[in-house]
This record gives sequence, C-alpha cells and structure tokens, in this order.
Amino acid sequence: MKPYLLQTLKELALLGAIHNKIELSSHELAQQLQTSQQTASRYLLELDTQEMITRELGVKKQLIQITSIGADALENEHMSYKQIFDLSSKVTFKGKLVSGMGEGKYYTGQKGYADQFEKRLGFIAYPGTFNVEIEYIERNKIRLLRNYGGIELEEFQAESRTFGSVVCFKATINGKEGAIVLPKRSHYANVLECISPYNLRDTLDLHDGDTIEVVAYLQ
Amino acid sequence: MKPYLLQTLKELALLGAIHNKIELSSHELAQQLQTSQQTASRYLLELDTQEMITRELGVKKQLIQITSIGADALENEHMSYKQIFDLSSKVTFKGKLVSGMGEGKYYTGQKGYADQFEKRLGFIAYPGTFNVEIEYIERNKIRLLRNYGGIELEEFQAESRTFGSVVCFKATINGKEGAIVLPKRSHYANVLECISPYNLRDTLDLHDGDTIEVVAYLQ
DNA sequence: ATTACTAAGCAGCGAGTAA
DNA sequence: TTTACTCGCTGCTTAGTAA
Repeated sequence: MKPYLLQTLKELALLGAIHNKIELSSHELAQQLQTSQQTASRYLLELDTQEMITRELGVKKQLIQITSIGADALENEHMSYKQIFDLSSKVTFKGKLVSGMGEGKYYTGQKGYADQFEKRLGFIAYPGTFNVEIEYIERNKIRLLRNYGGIELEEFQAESRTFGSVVCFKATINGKEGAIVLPKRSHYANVLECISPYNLRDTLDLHDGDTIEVVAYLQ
Repeated sequence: MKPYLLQTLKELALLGAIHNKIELSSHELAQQLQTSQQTASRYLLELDTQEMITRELGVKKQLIQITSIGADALENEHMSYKQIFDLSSKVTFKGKLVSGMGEGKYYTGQKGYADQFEKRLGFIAYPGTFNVEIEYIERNKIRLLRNYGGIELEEFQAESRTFGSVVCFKATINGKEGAIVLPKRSHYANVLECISPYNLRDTLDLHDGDTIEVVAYLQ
C-alpha cells in the first residue's frame, strides 16, 4: 500500500470515518493533508478503487466511510506501532525451518542443560533443537534480545569439557510453547535454536523450508 | 514529514533502532522497503539531514540509531493510531477562544440547567459558557460525539417558555475539568460551548483568539 | 459550490557507476 | 563489498477547466 494512501486513510479515521460516514469535500481533505484539491480527489478515487472507502457523492458534499478492508490496513499499522512502543516486551521473528547437524540433540541431551531447562523454563525439552533460519535483516533483533538479558543458564563441566553458558528467552514457535537458546558468547547468528516440550516437527507437521514465526517474550 | 520517510523510520524502529544502534546496509533496507538500494540510501540521507537518525558510516557497515526527534515523530504517529483504535473513548478538538453574545450566561443562569449540571456532571458551573470555535473540518467529530450518546439533560419550562434538552460530554479544556454542552436538536455548529466549575478565562489567563484544546470523554 | 478530467511540469526513482 | 553521485525517465502533482 502506498504510504500516502495510508496517511490519507489515517486522517479520515481521525475524523471519525471508521465508525460513521463523514462529510468531507476534497478541498477540505486537501487542507488537512497540505496538498491540492486535485490530489486529494485523486487519493479518494484511489482509496475507492482499492475498496478501502465507500463514497456517496452528492452535488454539494460527499459522505465517506472506511470499509473493513481499509480498517484492516489501519489496524495493521497500529500493530506495528504497538510493537515499537507498547509491546517492546515481545519480538517477532520470521524464518524458515532448517535441519541442524544433529548437534542439537547432543547438547539438549546433556543433563547439565536439561536440568536447567526444566528448572528455569518450566518444561522438559524434547531432545534436539528446532532450527529457524531467520531473514538476514532480522539479526538486529537478536541484538535487541541480548540487550534485554533473558534467562541465563550456567556453564557446567561434563565429559571432561566445558559446556558454555547460554541465554534463553521464552517464546512461541508457530504458537506452540518453547524457548530460544542463544550461546552467551558469539554474537551473530542467522539461525535461532529453539527448544520445546513438544516435538514441533511432528506436532505442527512441519518440514524443512516451511515458514516459521517465532515470538520471543522478554523478561 | 513525507509519508515515505515516516514509513522508513517505522521499519528502522521495528528492527530495534529506537533503543539500539542497528547494523543495516542500504541494500538490506531497500529489500525491507521493497525499493532500490539507491532510494533506500537517499531515504537514510534525508532522515539524517532532518536529524531523525544518526549514522556511523563504516567501510562495510553502517550503524543507525533513531534520535529523539525521530522517536517523537513515531510517538506522534502512534498517538494517532491510539486515538483511532484504543481511545475511541476520547475525542480531541482544536480551536480558538471566541466570545459569545452573552446568551451563555442567560442559559447557564437558569436553575433548570444549573441543577442538572450539578447533579449529572458533578460540579457547579461557573456562569456563562466558554466558546471554542473549532476548525471547520472537525465538525465531523461533533457528529461522532452525538453518535456516542453522552449525558442528556431534560428540557424544562421557565419564564413561560421551554428550554430544550441538551447533551453534555465530560471534557477537559486545556486540561481543566469541564464539559461540552450541545443542543439536542440542531446538528451542526462550529462552536463548542463549554462549561466548567472554574472561570476558565481567568484561571488559564486566556483571551479571544487563543488556541484551545478540548478533549471530550465518551460516557 | 462541488468532483475530477487533461496536460504540463516537476519530484522521485533507479540504472550506471565512482570512490 | 559498501555509500551515494549523476542523469534520464517515469509517475505524481497541480493549474486550468468542464460538468
């Protein structure tokens, strides 16, 4: 959707066009948007074509109301701003399911981690990790997560080596309960390693390449 | 502010650029915005010029952070959406203080109205009305108010005539407690008649032509 | 008064490219 | 790889105006 049409729709909504028909000439809208009458008229025509508004054209006035399609577009925009300001306690990732190389099973199989998962996250993790390759641009969001802290699991010794400290975030994976596990050190990664009490691949019937939404909850 | 710059700022914020520096090339931003690298680069330059973002240009990456000016612009946009969706229990008017022709004092002086103000609004109205001439376009918001109902005061007889029914909305006038009074019949008006327990002109030191913000609270 | 067409002008876009 | 310049072209904007 073109940015200027969204702005126009927003102005209409602010004037009450979501719940009511409002009486508004293209000239008045133009003043509100700081543009010309012709441009405002064109915007209304475009919004009408896209079925985001309905109009009743009279000889001296037109009645405008935002349709459900238009309201959805605004609602969507509202969600973005909510995410920015209100729900900074929530970070959403989009990515694709990929296969690891089996190391997930090796690590989650370690009693040192498994016990801490149960104690700190409140569930017994299904063996193995569920790996989501996130879009490259979203790696910034991982930095965001790290800044917020998260649930830190202690390092431990086993099999005559050290298993490093990891940071966890409670999360949902396509809606299912789970957590994201990030190594404490090593900063960038384009794969989110997730654990869950469920076998996510089977429960959600997922395969490599499927689109996954991971929502991390902060604190 | 140009709509496309606001959209760009929003995307940056969604990637976490409000609280942190984020690492983002113009090419990546272009993908996010579905445009070309050149255009994304230009957007960043424009935002930089307007001091909405700061940049640290490295040879292989740039670090971007939204400034307080940029955050304000987003916050402002957020408020608009809040007004549309969350606080549809609140309607904001902007206008200028104007003088009535003294009829306000005549009406508010009527015991029939004064008693109902006290009983239904919870305050003893200072004699006279405080008249705010709203911008023409905002008359649609009055219709919005009427649709929500409001506090209806009964008509009564006095001085061998009928004083008609009016609809009130609790409101703040430049932050001060008060109410908007609309005649039950007669649909359009470009002047909001406000009452308050205070002498608003004196208390707020206001004069004709001053800008007034009236916030009406629904039910 | 309106809405909205046509036409001309101009802002913004992106290919090519330099640093 | 980057960022960001120039420049031609496209598409948006608006003056003029019809209905």
